[in-house]
Amino acid sequence: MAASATREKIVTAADRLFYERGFEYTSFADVAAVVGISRGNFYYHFRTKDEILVAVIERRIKDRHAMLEGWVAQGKSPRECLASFISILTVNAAKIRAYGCPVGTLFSELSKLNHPQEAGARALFDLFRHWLRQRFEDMGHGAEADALAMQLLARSQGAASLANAYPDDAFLAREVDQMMAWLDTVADPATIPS
Amino acid sequence: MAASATREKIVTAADRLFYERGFEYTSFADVAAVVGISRGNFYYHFRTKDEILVAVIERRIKDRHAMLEGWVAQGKSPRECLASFISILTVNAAKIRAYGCPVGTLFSELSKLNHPQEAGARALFDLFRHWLRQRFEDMGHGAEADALAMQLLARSQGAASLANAYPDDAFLAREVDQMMAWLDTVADPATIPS
DNA sequence: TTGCAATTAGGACGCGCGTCCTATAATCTG
DNA sequence: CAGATTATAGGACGCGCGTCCTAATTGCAA
Repeated sequence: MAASATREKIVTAADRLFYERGFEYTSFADVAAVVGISRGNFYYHFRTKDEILVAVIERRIKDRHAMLEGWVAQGKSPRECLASFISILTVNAAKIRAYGCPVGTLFSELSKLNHPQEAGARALFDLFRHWLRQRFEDMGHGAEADALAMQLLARSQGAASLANAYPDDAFLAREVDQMMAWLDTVADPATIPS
Repeated sequence: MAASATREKIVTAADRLFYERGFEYTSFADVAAVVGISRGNFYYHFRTKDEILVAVIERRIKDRHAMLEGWVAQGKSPRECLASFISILTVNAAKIRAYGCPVGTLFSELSKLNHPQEAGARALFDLFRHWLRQRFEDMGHGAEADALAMQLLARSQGAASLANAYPDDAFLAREVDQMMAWLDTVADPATIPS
């Protein structure tokens, strides 16, 4: 098999396992077993565990970037974009209840480990932060756009954390509704005619 | 030295290390080194790592319970109690920026590990949740008291997560201000005369 | 088809972990 | 002071980890 294809399969499996079990608790052998290759072959593609982590973070950044920019490319308004962002909590509700937020839990773990790739995990946060800020700017919130982005980010992180602790159907839905209502209050009618 | 005193020192050290480095990443030897005892002695007091975890969770529950009920015993009003809760983020700002929330990060880690003591960590959340709910009930929010408690809990979790990712002085302060303002809007003037 | 590079397999290594054991030292009891 | 209990020390164990190596197999190019 082509090297790149095997690499992709490894990254896909590691991405899932790092999310479900955490980085430190996922071993080389675990990933290799899921992919169905030997550890020796694994070593041919990734020489250290950190290399896999870097690849997984890159993958996540690429995926999320495509998702976010896809909404913009579809012609969604800033407000619709923000609503789509909030809806992530609804779309991925089952996984979030089971494993938390892929961004937040990864950062939290790497932060505790004082891992060099903490910066990579922060870059994932940055991706969302900057994209959100841009939407708020496009809505006319020049000065406070970044603060609004942080506020929304914090709120989704909190909702994901509590949903993980209390896997209860109603809670996440309620938080989403409240965030949507909050979005109404910050939407500037002057720049959003509809 | 009396057995109970050594035990307490071990729990204190483990509590700190579990917070700063995480449970899985803290070894027996790490804790023993901090306390200044041998691993053999350690084993005399705690036979498994899980036993220490149980003791640490018990300690945290006891501490937090004393803090929360202390505010009530001091004669604080429900609203003042809630404000004190929010102020935890300010009082512990430095640690939160460095290590996140001790409750949330512990739960997140144990959840990923599928650790039996995930339930213990959830009990820590429950302590806050039920205490907060009681304050909201005392403020006259009978039906929606639990939802308000969850909302406030989620918001502090989110603020702690983002403060950890972006150790920036201003952000946490802003979130605290907003939570305090939110507290004003839910405070029922009918039952809170002042 | 032959030969070289790319890919895979699987075992070896050293280390740190949680756990367990036994011998010694300290403390308490009568 | 003698003896029993409590507390401490430190080493031994088996295991799984990340890492590394070498040999076999596959696939492509001349």
